[in-house]
Amino acid sequence: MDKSLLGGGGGGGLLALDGSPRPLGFLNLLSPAPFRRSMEADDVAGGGAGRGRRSVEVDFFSDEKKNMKKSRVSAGADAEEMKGPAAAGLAIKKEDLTINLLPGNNRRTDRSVVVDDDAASRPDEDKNNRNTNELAAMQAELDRMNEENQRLRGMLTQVTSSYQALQMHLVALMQQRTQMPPTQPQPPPTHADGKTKGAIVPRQFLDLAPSGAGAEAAEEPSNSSTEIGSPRRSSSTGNKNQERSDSPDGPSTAGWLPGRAMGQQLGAAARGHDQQAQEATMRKARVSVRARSEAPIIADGCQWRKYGQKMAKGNPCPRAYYRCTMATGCPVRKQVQRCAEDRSILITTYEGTHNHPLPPAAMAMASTTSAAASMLLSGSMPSADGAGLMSSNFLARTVLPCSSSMATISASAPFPTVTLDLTHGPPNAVPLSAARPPAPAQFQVPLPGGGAAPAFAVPPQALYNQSKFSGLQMSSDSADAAQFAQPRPPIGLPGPLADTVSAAAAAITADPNFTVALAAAITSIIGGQNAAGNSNANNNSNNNITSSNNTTSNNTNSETQ
DNA sequence: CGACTTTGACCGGCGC
DNA sequence: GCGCCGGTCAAAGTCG
Repeated sequence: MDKSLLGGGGGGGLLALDGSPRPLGFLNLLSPAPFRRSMEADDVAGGGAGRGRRSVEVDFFSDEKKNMKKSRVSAGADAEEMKGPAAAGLAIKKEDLTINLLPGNNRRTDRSVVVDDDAASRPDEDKNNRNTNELAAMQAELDRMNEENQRLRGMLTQVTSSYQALQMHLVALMQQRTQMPPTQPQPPPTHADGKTKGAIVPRQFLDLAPSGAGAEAAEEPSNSSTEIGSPRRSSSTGNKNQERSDSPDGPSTAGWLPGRAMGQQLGAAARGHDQQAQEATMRKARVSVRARSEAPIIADGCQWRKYGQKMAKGNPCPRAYYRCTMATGCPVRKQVQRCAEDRSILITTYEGTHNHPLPPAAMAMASTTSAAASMLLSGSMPSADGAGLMSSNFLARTVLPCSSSMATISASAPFPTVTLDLTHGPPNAVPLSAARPPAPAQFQVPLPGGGAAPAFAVPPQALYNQSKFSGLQMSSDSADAAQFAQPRPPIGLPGPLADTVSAAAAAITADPNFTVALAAAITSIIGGQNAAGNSNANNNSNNNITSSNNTTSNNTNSETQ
């Protein structure tokens, strides 16, 4: 494992001085330029045993780390004490500081120093003192600016969060309208296809949606989606390990276990088989990411341990099984396999929800997958009629508004799967329908801006918020989750990455809905609503920004491959 | 020595 | 009931 590739995406001034919001960490799965590859083998099966063994992988987040280094260098000596994100804006903000401060406080301080110390007789000391004071003043102002920067970041985060929340709520409401059981007196809506079928399976997942309103409601389904599902694994041998590893769960899974108990007891007794079926489907929901990569595994920021490998039928390439080892008992697993038709395509399938906070780098992928899963579970479960397709399309647009990729929702039994095809764009892109094994029902969902954006870029913030409201992300330990989830922006993005980020930011801000929501939110905040507006989780998050920024560089999100 | 990979065996689900 | 298949386990081996 090339540890230089990992180890925490550096934080950074979230808001550039030009005011352009920058996505915080992000997933660039298409653009080949930012990829840092360390090649030793070219097969999923490749690579021998050994922990420290260097293996081939694609690090989608290496640029953040490179960026962090770069930013630190650019921060200069004055900012040596500033860590991580603070350094991002230093190079620029110092200019302002010099202008604002030196003519004022600093000079006055200098004079007083001169008088007090009788510096006229000691010009060298005077000079040193003056420099020291200037330095101190600049430092103080830097701190102040940094605070302001973080405050602005918090505001932006909240605005984005609100926007996403509203969007998801709208989705939920629309689905409730379109898929209301026939017993409801509400008249069936007539869509373009004019069809409304009564037996709507997807509705059972709607309580994933934010209709539950509130963090608790959002977390509840998440718990059930993982641990309620986990016992269902008991039918297989896998549960033996599951039970073992779950039992010693630490505090991070405190909110996790009750959900499991509920799944085992209430689920069977009170809620009946409907609930069980729902839980089963939720657990088995998978998100498959197809990325063009020569590396045998993608570095998604999590730690994975390989626990098995099998030759899958119909594919000459072996399928490798990994489980998340970032926390004991984390139920998340992933399968990695090369596409049979095009071996340059790496198919990574994620299943489950992390029960622990994630490092920023991992947030990107986790958010992406959980958002896709939530899209799947919150109503785009394929149905026989066209409504399912409509729903999928709408949800895909909602969840991945900036994606230029294709989201494929597969109803192939036994697992509902969302496939994010990130191979779209490169010359040798393989159409999903051709590349994937035939699925009984498969909908290709062209996402907005398909092919227009230079590279695929999913703003993790947006996705995280999506996932947060969908309840698939950060199932428990909301405090820690909030802290870790608080996006830590790259300090300064290297060229290609910055371009992609800019493209993503442009894509976001180009959304008129976002603009309106942003304007409204900022207006309300400026109008004195700040305190009230931060009354939610962001209240803590803002406080956490500082600490998390300072600790970002210490993250040891090493990828073990 | 601990953490990790490898790999054959095992188990349950599913279709015939 | 049988066999296939996907998924997982766990002992053995590897590596730093």
